Amino acid sequence: MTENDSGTLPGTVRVRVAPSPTGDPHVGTAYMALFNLAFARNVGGRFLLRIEDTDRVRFREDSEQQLYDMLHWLGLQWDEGPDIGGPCEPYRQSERLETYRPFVEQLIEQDNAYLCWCTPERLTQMREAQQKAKRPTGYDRLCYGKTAEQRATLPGFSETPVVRMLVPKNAPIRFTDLIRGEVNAPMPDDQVILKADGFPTYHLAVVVDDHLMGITHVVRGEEWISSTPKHLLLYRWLGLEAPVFAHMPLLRNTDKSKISKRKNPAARLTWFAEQGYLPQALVNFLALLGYPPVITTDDEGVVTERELQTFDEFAERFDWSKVSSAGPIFDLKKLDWLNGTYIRELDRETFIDAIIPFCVRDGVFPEAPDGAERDKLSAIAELIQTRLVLLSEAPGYVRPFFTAAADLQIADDARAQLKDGAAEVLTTTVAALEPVGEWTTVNIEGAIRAAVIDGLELKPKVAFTPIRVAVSGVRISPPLFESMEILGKDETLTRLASFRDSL
RNA sequence: GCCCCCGUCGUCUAGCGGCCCAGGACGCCGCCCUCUCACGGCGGUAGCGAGGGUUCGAAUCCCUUCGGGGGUACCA
Repeated sequence: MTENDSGTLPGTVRVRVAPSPTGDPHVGTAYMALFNLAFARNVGGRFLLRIEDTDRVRFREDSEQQLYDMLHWLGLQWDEGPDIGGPCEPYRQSERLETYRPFVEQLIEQDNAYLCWCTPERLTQMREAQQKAKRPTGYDRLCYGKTAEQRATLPGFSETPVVRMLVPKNAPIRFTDLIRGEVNAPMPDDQVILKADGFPTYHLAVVVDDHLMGITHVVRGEEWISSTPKHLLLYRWLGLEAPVFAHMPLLRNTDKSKISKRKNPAARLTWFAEQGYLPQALVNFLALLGYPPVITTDDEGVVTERELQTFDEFAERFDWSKVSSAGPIFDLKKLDWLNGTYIRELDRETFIDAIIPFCVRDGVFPEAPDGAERDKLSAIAELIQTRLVLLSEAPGYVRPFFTAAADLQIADDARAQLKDGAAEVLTTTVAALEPVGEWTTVNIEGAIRAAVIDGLELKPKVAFTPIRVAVSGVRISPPLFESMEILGKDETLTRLASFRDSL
């Protein structure tokens, strides 16, 4: 095998995700990365990351690093990219300006592109007039075939020109899409390919870079369908073979509009980490959007469907024909369920390490505990692991265990629901607990049941509620007797007595 | 306005002419377990947008219509 001029082996599948560093990393980027990567892994291809920073107005300095962090967090590793290099460097479009220039010159020479000096104001007026006349909007070619001197005598002239495509009447608008089959895309107008600031627009840069980087399959969002004819034209003019296209469905807000950071906090990737979602849960969830669950048929012909899957399983069974063309609504309900499920699957130590940052963030303790404190946290962890949907809920459960009796807050709603006999229950409980020698869950429960359930003849629910409030400060808590064991005899008795005195 | 894409339970989906008076999952509701809340177990609710065709037979094919979305930038 011989290598081509982009340093890649012919025939090898190469895909990429190409985000714009314009702010917080977008969940849509992770979605695209996931499907690109799954496909690449499925066929033994390469997955590249390219930064498309041609928009200098919306550019954000820290965006690129955040993107790396979030994709790493999700475990979606690329094979080539700006940070790790590769045979097609550089992978940042702002560093490739010299690369695009000869392509632009070639297009102008071939009369496929031309200079345009129209001001934004003139273009806006033109479009408004076209719309008013119920005509399709598009550049009117005022500048085509003119020199700067000739054009300068006309209205709406600006000194620095842009370069536009000269789109012919017979431009190709049909193409085959891996997900949608034959697609009839709209006829493009004379799209700008080189901006006044010398940067290429997306359309030129994407075609040039995809070619130079040996991209074989362009997997991107549905929003690009209508620009695909522009890209097809550029490939044709430049004498390049066009890649295969796969236009993914768009993730939607609850109101069905394209998912946006403004309408949906979950459009920001960092939000998931802050909320305490596990990366494997998010990946699993994303893989379920626009794609069926794992469906297997056993020897008997019995069909079972499974929603839970790892990335490797997803990649293993990946198939374009199964990708849906309808845009799924990004509804967190199923993600919450997945997250709780994955939390329960964590082994104890991993779970503890996962909740510590959230406890520290919320000030439950100043830093990661060790020694006896960690052992205590471990005992608490055992009680709360099945109770969390989000890791960020952990501090609420953990805090009462690390708070001194004097500082324990009793929630208003917990206090309000108490019945009249609460004080008597507490007094009786204290008396029953004082003689308990070995402070274990079994002994604690035995002593309390004998005294309060049998002695006072109360129903468990009625009897245990005031005790729970005294010990935890809340009406809903981890298991009561286990909690008392963790707190220790002295602390437990102090809390019971102190709460009784406050009634 | 113009162009394009899409349309099965509330949500994610299976279905690719008979196996479907439509299956699974989440959610929701009920019951069980139970010291609260979870977990777990069991059961239930709910859908082929509408109208025409084609066919012995349509969720599946065709047309129309309605609905939703995207594009229409010197943003990606």
